[in-house]
Amino acid sequence: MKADSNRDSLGKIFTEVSPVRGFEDIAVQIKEAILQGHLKVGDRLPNERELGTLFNVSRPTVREAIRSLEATGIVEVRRGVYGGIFITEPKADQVGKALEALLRFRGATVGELVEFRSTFEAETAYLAAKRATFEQVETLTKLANAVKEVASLPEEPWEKFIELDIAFHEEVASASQNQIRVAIMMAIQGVFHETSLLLEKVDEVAWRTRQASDLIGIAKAIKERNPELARKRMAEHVQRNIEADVVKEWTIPDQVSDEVRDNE
Amino acid sequence: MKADSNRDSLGKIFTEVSPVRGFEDIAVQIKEAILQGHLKVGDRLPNERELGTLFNVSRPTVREAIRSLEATGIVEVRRGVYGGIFITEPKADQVGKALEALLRFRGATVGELVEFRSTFEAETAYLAAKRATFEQVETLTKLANAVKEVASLPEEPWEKFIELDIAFHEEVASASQNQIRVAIMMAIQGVFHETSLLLEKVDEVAWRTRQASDLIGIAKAIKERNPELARKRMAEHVQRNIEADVVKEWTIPDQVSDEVRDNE
DNA sequence: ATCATATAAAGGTATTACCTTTTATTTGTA
DNA sequence: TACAAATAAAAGGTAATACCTTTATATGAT
Repeated sequence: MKADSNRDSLGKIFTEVSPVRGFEDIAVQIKEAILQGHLKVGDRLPNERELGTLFNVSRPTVREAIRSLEATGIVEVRRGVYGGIFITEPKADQVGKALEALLRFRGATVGELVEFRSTFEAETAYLAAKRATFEQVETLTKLANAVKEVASLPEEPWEKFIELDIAFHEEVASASQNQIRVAIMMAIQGVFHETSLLLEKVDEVAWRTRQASDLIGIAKAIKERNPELARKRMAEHVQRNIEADVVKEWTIPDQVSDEVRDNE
Repeated sequence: MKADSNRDSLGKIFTEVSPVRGFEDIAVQIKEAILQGHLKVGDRLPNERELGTLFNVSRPTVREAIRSLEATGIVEVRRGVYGGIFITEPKADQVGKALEALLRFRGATVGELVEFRSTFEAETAYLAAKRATFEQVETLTKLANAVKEVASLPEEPWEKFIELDIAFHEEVASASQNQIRVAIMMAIQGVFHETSLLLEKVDEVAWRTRQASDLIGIAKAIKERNPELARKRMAEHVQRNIEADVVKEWTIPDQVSDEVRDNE
């Protein structure tokens, strides 16, 4: 207790040690191990008791570290025999969650989201037209046609329609050959998916048909390697959601409801 | 607690409960409480022991829930008297973290990031020129001038320069009056901040001066309410980072992927 | 063969005790 | 009186241990 007196004299020599909690240290070490390539996606870590021995800490401490990694989407925990702690592939989902929380707090509106989306997707389509592989062009065409089919069937649930629509947009992002765009697109879709409930006209065949023909037009532009046209059409497509006043005045809702994970 | 031994006989009556772990349940409840407005930023939760009593679980379980929330950036934990668990303001930092992890694993390159940034920021500048408030225009001008000053002083640390640069770009996003853009900008800055270390020329006065005049030009375009010009200048500004080959060839440190361990 | 039961590995939770950090408050001395 | 040092108390951090629950596989009975 008294030795603190010479802290001043040593103050310049030693660097202040931040009080790192044990579980944090463990979490960091595991993260590093992943980034260094010592652990790769799908690998299973030793069980909690062994980890405790390895790091020389108690099991609760190990578990806290795991919880932390789990919340970040770095590992996944499965119970039962052949269960354990597995390294997971980071999902864009995580970005979406974080983004969503941020948006909520900052009071972003759907209007703002649509606005961003329109230019973002337009540019993405532009790049896709320039870089899409043959396979991607084909996939896009198929998806667009699938959307058209569903569109003409009023009895088809809107979920199916939305699902295909999302797939199409993500494929466009993929075709842009830019992983950042893919990530952001997925994140946005995550937020948007909730808001799809707000689309008033998703059940109207006329509206659906219009959307479908939009997608077909975009797919064609990409196929013809016409970037400018692809951009224009995509912009119009997304923009239509504003003009048509399809999106209700709406601030991001106060309920996430992502807990029901057993289903879907 | 629990221990209903007659569960077997009741098995057909009650609906299967999805195996929700206790700590998850708690985490969700706390999240909900926040979203419902029952808890707001800055509030302090009861201490761990009390929470245990409230939820009727043990302290370790409570702690796991807290770790989970902490990792998501929802709460913050402080030790000592007057310490405790506090609701935190969601930071864009979290989005950046998630984005960064995603980029790492998807093998995104800095080039891709710059590519996205160039169009994203250009459009943001376009909107800023249309919507910036008077105060924002003023702030932008001040920031640009500050950058110019620092630029001419070689002895100024590069951190200072970068810091001002970041502030400028975030102010532009802010002026676009779109919270989504602000969020994404902050996230990107987070990732970019790390990579700033890769800027080879940040110490060169010539390069710094060039950057500074770029910003001044952008600020002017916004002040003159010339969206097209603002977009053009911002695009050139960001693009310059590619052309000038300032960013070294650099793939986000991907795993070594030494596939020695074939299987087990 | 088919269905049911047992087994074992691994995570989930509960208890309890004690350590560490942190800051307000008290105490003591110049 | 004023400032510095010791103290106390609140709250999180860690340890140790026992037992419960989940679940894939194996085993056995019909």
